[in-house]
Amino acid sequence: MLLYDNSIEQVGNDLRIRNIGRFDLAATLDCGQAFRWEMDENGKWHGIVGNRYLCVWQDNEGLVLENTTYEDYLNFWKGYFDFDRDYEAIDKIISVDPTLSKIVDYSAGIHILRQDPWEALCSFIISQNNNIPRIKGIINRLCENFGDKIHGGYTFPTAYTISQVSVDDLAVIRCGFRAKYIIDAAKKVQDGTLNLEGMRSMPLENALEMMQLVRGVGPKVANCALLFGCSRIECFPVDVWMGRAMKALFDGELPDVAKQYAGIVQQYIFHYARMTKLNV
DNA sequence: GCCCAGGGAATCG
DNA sequence: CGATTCCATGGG
Repeated sequence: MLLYDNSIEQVGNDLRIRNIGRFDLAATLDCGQAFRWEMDENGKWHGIVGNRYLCVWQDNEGLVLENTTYEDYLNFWKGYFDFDRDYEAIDKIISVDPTLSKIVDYSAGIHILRQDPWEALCSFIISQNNNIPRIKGIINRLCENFGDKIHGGYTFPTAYTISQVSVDDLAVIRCGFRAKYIIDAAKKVQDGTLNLEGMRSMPLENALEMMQLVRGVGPKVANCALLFGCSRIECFPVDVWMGRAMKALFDGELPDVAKQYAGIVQQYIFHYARMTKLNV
């Protein structure tokens, strides 16, 4: 599904987007890839990306982006929500495998968000040996204490800011043993040891190796940071959920048709496994 | 109290 | 090599 200009209409201060295909806003924002979106009692989602606050919701006509111009959408939100990618085509390709077809039926509509690479790296360091509610709490405290206050909340602190703090300074966010890892990551981003922008295009093996120069970053966090932060959709993070799911569903090996889109498939399977608790 | 959580490093054998 | 064990913290 690709969006064209004629699907989009300015309604007052809001932007209405129609013809969004199977896109599922709630599943996309709440499938464990991003930790800073919250839904209110009206089903509207609130989040801060970079220095932008957005309120967005989905209804039977499509999406509404509150207080957003067409230009904001084209310059930023379209890319963030990955509306440039043809998910329907990908879903069709991988559905030749019967098991994947079942998972696509369940999980189609999830997009891989194009997040900021530093935020993704930092967030998935915090995720290690942790659960999603607590990850969100830690990240909220990180932003409230070290980010900038803007309309709607706080920005995610920059790598520079975190490179200047101590483990004791981070005690307020209660992230435990991960504090030293976050600071090491920030310093290595700041001094150029980690070239996050370069990792969008360099050979994957080199990018994985570079990510793992950070203390506390192993294969899983490196793959997550590259998938969610650097748009490397061929990355395939394997956590405890995925390990169980892969064994149960595919006897451990992803079908060849899916390997090119491993990151997207991974998110589909993660969602499927988490929602069904893997009663296959 | 015990267990586990979108892991990884250190320390074994 | 593979397999334990520890790491902080908090919720079930």
